[in-house]
Amino acid sequence: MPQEGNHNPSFQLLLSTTEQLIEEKGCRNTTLQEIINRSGLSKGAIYHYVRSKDELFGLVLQTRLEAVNERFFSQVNAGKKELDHPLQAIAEGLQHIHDPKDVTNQIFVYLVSQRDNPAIARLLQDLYQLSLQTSVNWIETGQQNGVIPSTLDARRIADMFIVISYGFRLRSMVTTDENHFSIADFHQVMRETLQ
Amino acid sequence: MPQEGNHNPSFQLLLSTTEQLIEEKGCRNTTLQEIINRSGLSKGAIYHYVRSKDELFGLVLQTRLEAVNERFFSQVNAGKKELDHPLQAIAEGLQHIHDPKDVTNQIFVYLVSQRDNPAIARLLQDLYQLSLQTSVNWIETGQQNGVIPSTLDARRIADMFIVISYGFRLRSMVTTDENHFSIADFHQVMRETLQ
Amino acid sequence: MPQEGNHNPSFQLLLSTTEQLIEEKGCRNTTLQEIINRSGLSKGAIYHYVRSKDELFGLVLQTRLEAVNERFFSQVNAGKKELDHPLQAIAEGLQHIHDPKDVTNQIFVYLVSQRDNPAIARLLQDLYQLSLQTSVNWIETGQQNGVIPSTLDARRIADMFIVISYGFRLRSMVTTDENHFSIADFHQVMRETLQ
Amino acid sequence: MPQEGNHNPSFQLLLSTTEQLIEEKGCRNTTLQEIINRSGLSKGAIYHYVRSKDELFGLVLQTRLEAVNERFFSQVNAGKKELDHPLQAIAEGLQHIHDPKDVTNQIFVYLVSQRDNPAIARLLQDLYQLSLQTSVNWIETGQQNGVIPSTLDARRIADMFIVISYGFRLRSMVTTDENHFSIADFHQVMRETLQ
DNA sequence: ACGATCGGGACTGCCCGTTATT
DNA sequence: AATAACGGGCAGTCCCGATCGT
Repeated sequence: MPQEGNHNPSFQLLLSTTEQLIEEKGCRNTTLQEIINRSGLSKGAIYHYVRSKDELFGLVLQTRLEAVNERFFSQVNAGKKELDHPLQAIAEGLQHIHDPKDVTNQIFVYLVSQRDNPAIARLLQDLYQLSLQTSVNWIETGQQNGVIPSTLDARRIADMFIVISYGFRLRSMVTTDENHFSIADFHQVMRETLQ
Repeated sequence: MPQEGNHNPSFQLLLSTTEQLIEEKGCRNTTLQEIINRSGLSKGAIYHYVRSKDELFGLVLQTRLEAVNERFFSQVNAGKKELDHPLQAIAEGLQHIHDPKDVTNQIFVYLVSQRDNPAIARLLQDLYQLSLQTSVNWIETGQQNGVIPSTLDARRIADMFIVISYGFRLRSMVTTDENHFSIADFHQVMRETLQ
Repeated sequence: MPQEGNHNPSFQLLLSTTEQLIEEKGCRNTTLQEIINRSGLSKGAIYHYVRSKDELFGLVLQTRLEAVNERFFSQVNAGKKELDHPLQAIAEGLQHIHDPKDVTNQIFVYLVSQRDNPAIARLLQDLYQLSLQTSVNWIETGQQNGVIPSTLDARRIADMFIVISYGFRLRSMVTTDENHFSIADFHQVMRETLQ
Repeated sequence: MPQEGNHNPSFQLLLSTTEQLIEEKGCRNTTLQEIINRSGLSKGAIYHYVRSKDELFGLVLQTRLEAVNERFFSQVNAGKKELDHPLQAIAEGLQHIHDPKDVTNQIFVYLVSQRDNPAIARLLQDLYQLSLQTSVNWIETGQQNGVIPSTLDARRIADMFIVISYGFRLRSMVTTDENHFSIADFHQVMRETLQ
C-alpha cells in the first residue's frame, strides 16, 4: 500500500472519481464497479492502492479534511484581521457542516457506522485528534492575542467546539427543517462562554 | 405491514433478536441469516413483518427511543423534585449517549448513513421531531414553573440541546479518549444559557 | 441445504451440468459462471442447494459412487455366476479407474487436494468407509460361498483392494504409458493372495 | 527461466519458504502473497525464477523427490547388508508415504489435480518415469545378487510397487483410521510375489 | 541477471430481496 | 402466514502480465 503522499496520477484519479460518485449517489450506492467503469481503472489497480472500499472512502475523507485544515491554517496565518475574530473565521469556515450533501459529512457518518472495523476506528480517532489539535491551536492563538481569556481551558473549549460541530453535521443529515439553533446562535454561545 | 402497535410474539421476538445481535456484532455484521438462525423465524416470516432490513433496524431504534422518552415523561410527571431541576434530570437520563456500544447510537448512525433511502429519511425526520417536541415540552414545563426564564425561545434551546446530544453521540463513537468536554460541562453551559 | 435425497429437477440439473462440465474441461476449469451459463440457474439458486463449489463437486462424486456401488450390489445379488468369481466381477467393474478422464477420478483427486477443508475431509472419510464396507461385504459373501478361505482377514484384504485401486486411479492420471502392471496382474496377485 | 541446477540463494529461499508454507497451511492456502511476505522477495523476483505458482510447487516436489532418490541410491551403494534385503530397505524408506502432512504427498495430489496444464502433466510423467526407473534399478540389482528370481519381469514388479505406494499415499490423505492393510502386509505380499 | 511497481481481470461466496407454492 | 426456490449484485482475493529501473 504505497499511498504515503502518493502523487501517482492513477491514485489521484481513483480518489477524485470516488469523491465525485459519492457526491452524486451517496456512499452506499457507490459501488466498486461504478468506480471501475468511470475511472477506467481495473479492480486489480484499485486494490493495488487500497486495502478495501472502506479504506478508500477513509482516504477521500482524510484528503478532504486535511485540505480544509490547511486552508484554515493559512487563512489564520495570512491575515491579521482574522486574528481579531478567530471565532468568526472558524464559524464561517464551517458552513459546509450544514450541507447534508457535503462529501465529508456523508463519508464521516458512513465510516462511523463501520467503526467495528479496527482500521476504520483508528482512522476516525486520528481525524478526531487532528481536528482537536487544530482547534486548540486556534484558541491558543486567540489567547496569546488577548481576544480570549487565558483562564479558559483551551482543550475543553476546543472539544466543546468539536462536539457541537459534530452535532450540526448529524442534524443536517437528519432533518431538513429550517433549523432553530443556528451557527449564529452557536457563535453567540461561544462568545458568551469565552466572555 | 401490520406492525402498528403489534404485540404479536413473533414480531417481538424479531425485534429483540435483532437488538441482541446488533449489540453483539454491530449493525453491519448483523445479517438476515443470523437473525433467521437465532430467532427461528423464516425469511418469509420476517418479510411478512418488515419491508427490508433497514426498516427492521429503524423499528428497533424507534421502539427503543419511544421507551426512553416515555420513561422520561413519566419521571417528569411523577415527581415534583425533578421539576426543580429538569436539566439535571435530562442530563442524567442521557448517560447512554456516551456509550459507543449503545444500540441506539449504533442504529442511529447506521440509518443516517442509509438516508438516501426515502423511507429511512422519513423515519429519521420523525424521530428528530419526536425528540425535539419532547425537549420543548420539558423546557416549557420549566418555564411554567419559573425555573427557566420565559424570555427564552423554548424551540431554539431544545434544538440546541438536540444538537449537542447528537454531538456527544457521535464523539463517543469516534474516540475513546477521556473526553474533555463532559456532560457536566454541558450542564454548566445550559445553566448559564438559561440564566 | 435441503438436498437429502433431493429429486428436485433444478438440483438434478445442477449436478448433471456440473458433471458434464468437469468431463469436458476438468475440475479446475469448471467455473461457477459456466455452470450458471449452461444450466440457466442463477448463482443464488445454486447456493441455495450447496454451500460451496467444493461441496457441489463432492455431491457429484458421492452420487456417482453410490450409483456404482448400487450397480455392483445388484449385480452380485442378481447372478449366481458372479458369485463364483466375485473378484473377477469386481475387477471388471473397475475398468473406469483406468480412465484419467473419468469424472470420479478427477473429482476425487481434486477433493483430496482440498482436504484441509474439514467438510471435504469428512466427505472423503465417509466415501472411504463406504468403499471399504462394500468390499468387505463382497469378500464375506465369497467366504460364505467357499470361494475365499475363511481364514483370511476380510477387512485387511478389502483395505488392500482399496489401496491398490487408489493406486491405479492415481497412476492413470500421472502417466499415459502403456502400463506394465495391469488390472489382470492385480487379479492374479489377488488370486494368489486368496489362495 | 534459469533454474537448472540453480544454487542462487534467492531461488533456494523461494523454494524453502514455499515448502515451509505448504507444510503449515496446505497447497491451496499457500498464496503468492504469503510467499512474498515471508520470503521478502518481490513478485517480480519470483516470476523471474518460475513461470507460475504451479511450476513453483512442481519444483519443490521435484527437488524433494530427487533428494529422496539420491539418499536411497547412496544407501544402496554404500552398504552390502541392504543389498540382501533391498525390499526391506525400500519399504523402510517409504514411511513418509503414510504421513498425510508430508509435503510431497500434498504437492503430488495438488499437481495431479492440475494435470490439465500440459507443463504439469509433463512434470508428473517425468517424475513417474524417474520413480519407475529407480525401482527397476533396485530390482535388477536384487536379481543380479540372486535375492530376486531373474524370471520376474522387473518392469512389472517395479510398476506394481509404484501403484501400491501411490495407493498408500492417497489412502493416508483420505482416512485417519488405524489402517488395516499396512506396509508390513505390503512387504509380505511382495515377498510372496517374488518368492 | 535481478527485481520492484503498476495494473488487469477472472472468480468465489455472501447477502438482500422476490416470486411461486401451499 | 410461512416456506422453498430463485435472482443477481457486490466485495475482496488471487494469479499473473507488462514495464521499467539497476
